[in-house]
Amino acid sequence: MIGASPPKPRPIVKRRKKRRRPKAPAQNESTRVQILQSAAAAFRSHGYHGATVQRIAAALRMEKGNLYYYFRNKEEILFACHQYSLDRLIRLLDEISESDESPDEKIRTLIVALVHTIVDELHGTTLFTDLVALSPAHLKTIIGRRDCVDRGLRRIIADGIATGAFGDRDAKLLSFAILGAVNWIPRWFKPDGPASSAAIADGFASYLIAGLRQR
Amino acid sequence: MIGASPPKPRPIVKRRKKRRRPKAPAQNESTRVQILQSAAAAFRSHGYHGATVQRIAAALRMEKGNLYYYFRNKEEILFACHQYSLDRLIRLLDEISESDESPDEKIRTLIVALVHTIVDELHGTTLFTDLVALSPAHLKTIIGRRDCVDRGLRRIIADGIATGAFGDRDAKLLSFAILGAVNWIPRWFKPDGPASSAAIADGFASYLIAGLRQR
DNA sequence: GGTAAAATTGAACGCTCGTTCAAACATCCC
DNA sequence: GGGATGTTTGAACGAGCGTTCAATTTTACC
Repeated sequence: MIGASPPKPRPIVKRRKKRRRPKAPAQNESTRVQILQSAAAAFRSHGYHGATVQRIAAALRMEKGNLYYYFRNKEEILFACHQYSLDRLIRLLDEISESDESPDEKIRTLIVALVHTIVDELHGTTLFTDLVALSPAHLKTIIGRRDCVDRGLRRIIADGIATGAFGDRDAKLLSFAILGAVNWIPRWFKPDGPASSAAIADGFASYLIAGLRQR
Repeated sequence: MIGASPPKPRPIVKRRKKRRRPKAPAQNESTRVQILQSAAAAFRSHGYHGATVQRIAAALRMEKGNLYYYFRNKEEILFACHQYSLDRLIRLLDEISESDESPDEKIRTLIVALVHTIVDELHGTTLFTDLVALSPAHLKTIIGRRDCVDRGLRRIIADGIATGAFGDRDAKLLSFAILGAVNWIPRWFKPDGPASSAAIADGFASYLIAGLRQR
């Protein structure tokens, strides 16, 4: 209950054949992902506490008890949702950082990819839900990785400012504005609405980059 | 339970002295607002379902039962929070719309006021929490008024596009981007952090307007 | 086809939280 | 000071939800 799990004292003898992993055998990985998708959708529209495990399971035509075969508890599902989307985001950011595009192009690539991730992947992922619902240890992990994304975007902007491509402004503030505009999308986006994710990505990128450029 | 409250049949005789209002006597109005502020803060950080009435009351050193003297139930508190902030927003928007500033200046005034409202008023108000938690009737009301704000901003942008002050883009998309950037602030803003609300307001306004201008 | 492992079910438990309400306390006015 | 009205308390109820688990069904492999 306090901090990280202490190293367990080795069991004395008793090791036979394969060691039984405490949880998570070679479960059907696709089912795990399906659960994450259903959970993300539920979290997004009802909030973490408003989304019942019953509802998450029902969307997959499961009984709720079955979720506990794949995850230890509800909080772990939330954590896994965050990890899933952060994995993708950070991978994306790395690719872009290492490329030799101009800051201008980098930002465009990033925004377009971000919008697609948010709209087409895990229904806006769980970027939205309350971080507070996470356990202290999980919270620390997620905040760390999220900061990593923040700093990545900030660095690209700072580069643009340094090379004179962008006006001299507060890179931190600008990155928050961009992330806000993008992260807000799930709030108004309707899958069957008029705007396609491609159109949104393009429109957002153009607008958000235009504001960065030096006048 | 269905739709709006039907007109009640007048009571036949029986009217003595003052008519007893069904709820909401001349209660202490400031207590009501205090409850809204506490609730808004709790909703923002824990989500609607995660925020307990116990916690909302405790922050005001009250017992939870007492809240039910001021509000019928938890959902009504959420509704009142939304109403409170929408009142302010819509009043603001009306003033700005009627003024004879240029679209450019209008947007700046609006963004600055928005940021201040979000940061300094009801802790980011309840713009954040799940609308789904509202009852159907309340939901309809709030969505209607929120659309009103959306359209107000959109109209100002459209004016700017029409007069050539802004580039020719999708006003709807742009307004979503602006509202997203602004509404996202409560997610990262730390009251005791380095950035003052004034600095944020100014920085955001400059950036978000720069992107609108025609190149 | 039989058996071991994987996956799923359904019922049950316990706890938390929203809500109610009668009683107690505070305030104000004649 | 006393009654009426406004406000607060504290205890209790009941429903819903997360979680557990033994039993059952499905899948995979020899």
